[in-house]
Amino acid sequence: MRIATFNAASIRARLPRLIDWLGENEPDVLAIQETKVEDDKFPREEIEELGYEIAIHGQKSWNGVALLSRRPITDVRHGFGDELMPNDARIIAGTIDGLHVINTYVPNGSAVGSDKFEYKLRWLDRFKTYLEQNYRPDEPLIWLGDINIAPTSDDVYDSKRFYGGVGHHPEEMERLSRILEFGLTDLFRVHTQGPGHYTFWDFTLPRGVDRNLGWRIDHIYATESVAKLCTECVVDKAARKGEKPSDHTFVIATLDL
DNA sequence: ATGGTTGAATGTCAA
Repeated sequence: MRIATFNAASIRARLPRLIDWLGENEPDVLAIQETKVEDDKFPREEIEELGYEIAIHGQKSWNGVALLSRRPITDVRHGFGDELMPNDARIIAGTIDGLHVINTYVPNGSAVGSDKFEYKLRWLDRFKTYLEQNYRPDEPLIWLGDINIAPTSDDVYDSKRFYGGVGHHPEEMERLSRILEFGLTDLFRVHTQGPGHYTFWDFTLPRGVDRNLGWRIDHIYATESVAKLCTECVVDKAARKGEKPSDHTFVIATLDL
């Protein structure tokens, strides 16, 4: 099984490129974030024609997540399942061939000290509880998506400059590491060490992709039973280039499953 | 140098 994650920065703006990528790569599962569309306006048919089943959790203008799968998706869950944070579409989860898949768009946080940053920290705390309430570490489980945290100095192009800022703040790193105590392994780091491997490059930096001024903030985590079956985990940097790309690109994990 | 780009929506916010 190959399972991938992609922040589309609008599913409608990215649809032609997404269709091409799906045709060329044929992943079994794709988790999409920032679809930025209400459910009744989601381009369902174009994707279903490629043989994918779709589960979506969207809203107007912002956020929005989707799961695409060539195999049936069962036990679909939207959001945290309570009314604590009801107004943003950031989580969709389902079960595919016995594998629990949780796709999240973690809040960006805007700026350290802002209300949005406090919300990001609370959201990460709530997500830890969500995991514990709904899943067990001895189950096959993947958590993937736009995590919006570069967790180590190797995960951003200028760690000294950005350390303490949003996306590379010790409070974010601490909360992420507490989530991972559930029993989750960062699949990309199982196979590849060192700096320079990124998944997001800011639109506003001139030639930022060529200069590799990026961040590794899109992650694929797995419980032990799945992590030991992971034979490869790669970033498709080429998909960040060309006409009308997203500012993120795809991360793909191959599982011997 | 405190900019720059993109998308949703048509103001301006969010990233």
